[in-house]
Amino acid sequence: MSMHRSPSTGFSRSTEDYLKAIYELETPEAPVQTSAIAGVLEVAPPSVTSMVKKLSESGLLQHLPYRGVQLTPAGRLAALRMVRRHRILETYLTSKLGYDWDSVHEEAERLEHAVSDELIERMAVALGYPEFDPHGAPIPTREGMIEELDLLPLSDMTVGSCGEFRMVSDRDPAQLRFLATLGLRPGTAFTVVGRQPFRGPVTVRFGGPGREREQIIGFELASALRCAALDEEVG
Amino acid sequence: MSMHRSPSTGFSRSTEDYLKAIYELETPEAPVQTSAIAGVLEVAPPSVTSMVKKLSESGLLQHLPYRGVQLTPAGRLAALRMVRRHRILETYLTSKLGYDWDSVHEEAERLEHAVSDELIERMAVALGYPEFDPHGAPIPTREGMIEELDLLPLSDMTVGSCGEFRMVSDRDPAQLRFLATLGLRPGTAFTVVGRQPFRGPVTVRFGGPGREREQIIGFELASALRCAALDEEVG
DNA sequence: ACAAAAGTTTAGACGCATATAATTTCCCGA
DNA sequence: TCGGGAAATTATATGCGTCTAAACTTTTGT
Repeated sequence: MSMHRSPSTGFSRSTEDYLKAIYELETPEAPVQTSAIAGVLEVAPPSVTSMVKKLSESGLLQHLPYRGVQLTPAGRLAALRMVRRHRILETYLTSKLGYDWDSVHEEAERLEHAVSDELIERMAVALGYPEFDPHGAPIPTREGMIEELDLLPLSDMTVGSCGEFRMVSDRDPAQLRFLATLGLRPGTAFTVVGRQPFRGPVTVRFGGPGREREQIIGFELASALRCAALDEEVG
Repeated sequence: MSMHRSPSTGFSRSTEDYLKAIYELETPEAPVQTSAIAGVLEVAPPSVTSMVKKLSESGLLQHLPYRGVQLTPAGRLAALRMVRRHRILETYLTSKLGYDWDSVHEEAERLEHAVSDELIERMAVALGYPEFDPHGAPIPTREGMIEELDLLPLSDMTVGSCGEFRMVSDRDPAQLRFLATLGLRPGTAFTVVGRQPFRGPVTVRFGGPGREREQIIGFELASALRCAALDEEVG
């Protein structure tokens, strides 16, 4: 008897974690490697192998031994339901309970396994069906549809181009706090005014009229900032 | 590595469940029996015995073999923190997210293991530090202080006496829905106008001026309604 | 006062998710 | 094409919380 299963999905907490991690590691190119999953979930590789075996037997993912795994449609749907929960929770905590954007990830990471679909939908209603979370990530619909954004890292943008900062990972609180001190939030428009080679820093100009300013951003941080390219500034 | 522990308390989900269950079963008279805990938690009696052994080794409760268990001060404090979480959650879900009072228990039962102390305090602030949950149960303070109410079952009140319905268990959704259809909610004042012997029904008069009415309430339900006795109606 | 009934504990096992150590497979460079 | 290194898998074990079956107390009824 017993065994703690999540409401709505009916999967164990671990299963939910694996599916979400695999979803977030997926690329169109290659299957997701065992070691990558182990890294994200902070478990040993053999633990991943054994969970992967179970999940593939449940039809949630396809295991190509020694190559990696891919989500099946069923697995991807389950993963997207977890992503929806996570992002709605982050949005709710930020908008309704005064959390800062750097502290919601951890709280949502725990709550996503405990909330019912009903609670998530009530939160979504209270928020007016938000489309993006506080970090700019799109929120999947209840049906598992997600808007695929075509964004590129700030570090890849050419000097002179204009763009808008749209999204950043929710996983690094220190990084998020730093962005907050810079005044960079999703929606901030900027112009790339400089960029050093060899993974060097990027310089951007941004800020509302009057308080416009230039900011130097290190390569690592610039790679983490996902941006939409806007039309070139007309010289 | 691993093992899912709750934030803030640092106890496992099961430990939290046991402590809360034992707290709610405690009486000044006798220790809490193994079978009572097994009943509430829906586990087999031997499972209780083995958990009880662990918890008493951790100093959370005292085990009197074949007699039962009692919470130690540390165990009671931990239990009261869970009770606080549960009741704040129920109040928040009802007040801020439109839940009915019959459906919050189940949701809170899961969430209480996942929320951080910070989230609970933010909810408490948003609610204005409520003193009672939607079912009339007092909410312990952060420090584990709880207001001991001196209430008696409606089934024990004498004919002719006046009282105020104050509290009912949150565990039976059907019972709660029925009370809602009767218009009986915590705070409702009434007069006992009749009572049958041999665990028979109780008749009460209640309702605001104009819509006052009499209602027959079966013994079982009447036993569940905790009431404060008011002064006798002056004849 | 004692035997049956009721309740509790011990004994032994399982499922889940994890771990470490040893083995196997894959891939790439010489 | 073959050997070495990186990665994955198998084999085996552990901790937690649960279970059933059997043995043991305590309570109860006559």
